[in-house]
Amino acid sequence: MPQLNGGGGDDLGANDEMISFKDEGEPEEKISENVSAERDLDDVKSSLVNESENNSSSSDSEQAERRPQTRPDLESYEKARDYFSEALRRQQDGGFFKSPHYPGYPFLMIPDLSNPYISNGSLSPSARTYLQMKWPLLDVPGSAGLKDSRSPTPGHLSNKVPVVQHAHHVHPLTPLITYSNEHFSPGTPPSHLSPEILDPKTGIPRTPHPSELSPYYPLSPGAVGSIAHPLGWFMQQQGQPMYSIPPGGFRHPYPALAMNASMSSLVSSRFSPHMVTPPPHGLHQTGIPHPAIVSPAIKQEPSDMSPSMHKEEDKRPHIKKPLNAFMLYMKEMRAKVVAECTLKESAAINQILGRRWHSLSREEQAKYYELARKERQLHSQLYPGWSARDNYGKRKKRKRDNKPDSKPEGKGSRSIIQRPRFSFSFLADFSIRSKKQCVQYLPSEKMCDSPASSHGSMLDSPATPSAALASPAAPAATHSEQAQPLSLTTKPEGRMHHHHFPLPGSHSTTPILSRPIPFSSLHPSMLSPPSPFHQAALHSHHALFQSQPLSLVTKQSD
DNA sequence: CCCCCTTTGAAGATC
DNA sequence: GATCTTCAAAGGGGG
Repeated sequence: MPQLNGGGGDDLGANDEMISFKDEGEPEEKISENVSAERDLDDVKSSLVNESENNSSSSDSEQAERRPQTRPDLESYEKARDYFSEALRRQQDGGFFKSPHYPGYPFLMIPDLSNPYISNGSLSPSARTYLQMKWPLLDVPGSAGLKDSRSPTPGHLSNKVPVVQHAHHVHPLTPLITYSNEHFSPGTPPSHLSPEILDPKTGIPRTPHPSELSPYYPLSPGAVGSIAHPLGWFMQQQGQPMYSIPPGGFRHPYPALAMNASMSSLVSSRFSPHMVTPPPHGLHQTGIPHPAIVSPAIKQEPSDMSPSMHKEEDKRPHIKKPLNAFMLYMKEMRAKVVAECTLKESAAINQILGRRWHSLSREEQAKYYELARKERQLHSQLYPGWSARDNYGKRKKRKRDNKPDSKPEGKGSRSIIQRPRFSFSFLADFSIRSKKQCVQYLPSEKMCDSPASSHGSMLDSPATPSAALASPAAPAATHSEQAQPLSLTTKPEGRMHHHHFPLPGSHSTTPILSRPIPFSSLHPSMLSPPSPFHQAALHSHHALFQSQPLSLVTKQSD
């Protein structure tokens, strides 16, 4: 196939990426181990989240209902999807703290209901039809038990999975799917798409080989059944009918439940009509806007474009960037985290997610990297001419780099961050001048984010060949390469105060770096007082791989 | 109402 | 080639 990366799936690079997130066994970890601290945090959290705890009884359900309803269809739909995923995960995992297996993804493979890349929320009538599907099953029995005992409202956890009631018109899975072979580019059918992708007879788009498509999107009939499923790892891990739906739970066999030939056929029969329909501009063939497409309504900054440009812009749908591995992870896990904690602020949640991300094993991360890679591939096929630059300036002004004062960090404004005005700043009590402000949220995380989960995964952490395989191998020589985790090793460089390992040249893939130190042995939480060695290891390890925390550290001066 | 915050990663832009 | 910047998601908070 005309792939850029040959789809080897080897360009992922979770290698250096995964680092044990914690640095120098600081307070953060300690806090997590400290029960009393936990309580304090809990208090903080309560205040933070206010009613959540108090209204625990309603919070869960509230979340479920509130969210979906508070936003436009699409968005609510997406949220619902998250919940749905979570619910599923729970159902299948039977445990919260299991390492995330990416459970939600299989759902992604639903025939396109809507496009994940779309955000304008404009659903076509046909789309709405599908969206009406309900999700009865999520209230998984047994899910109740999986919750961590510390959960404020264990009993509600299962309910949390509001999924079920997400917006009436919005299908929960919608966003996950699609990208089908819609060709959004006006007048420019994805030349990349191989002929096989389209059904010669019907002209209906067929799903390309699994290796080419993002798991998020529908796979062609039989593709999954006869070919090694791209998410085979996932399927195998589940080892059980994760899709098994409670009898009577579903009225329709949900496609995602069993992405197999039968399902596909079902899908095609059900959805074909729409698929064949010539997609309106910017709309998916299903009539649903492609997920990556956002309504032109998006504010256009009166930047410096000529009127003509504006025109063009206006008529051109906004194609969103493909999600990266972390974003995919976030989407999947956010609901869970939110459910676990009472925190609602995304900023806080994201911090937790960031930590969790780092706590993932290589394999686990690799899954997401792989997914992201496919995502990008598919995206590039769907929107051959699209460039990330196209979206520049569409987000209004991005928070400008931090003030001049913290110039030293220089590198990416991203890390510098943390301005005082952050709403959670009051939490500073816990980490005044703390190296990492994120510590502020750790408490909650610890509470919700069972370290066990991360630890567990870390323990398993790889070092095994399989892991290596799973991990992104040498990336193709494209700039995506830089994105590879390995390349990340260079990032921290600037911020590092010192490191014990030689920095890998951007090109040198020092094994040491790719497989730093067993996380299990490094994870701070596992070392009460980190031994000098561990500290050193952690430090260097962290320094080498972690940009965020480090930057935060340096930022402390602020 | 809009932007910020927060996270990591990808990719374009700049030096 | 190394850095820097922007944008992806998300949703509460603040101006």
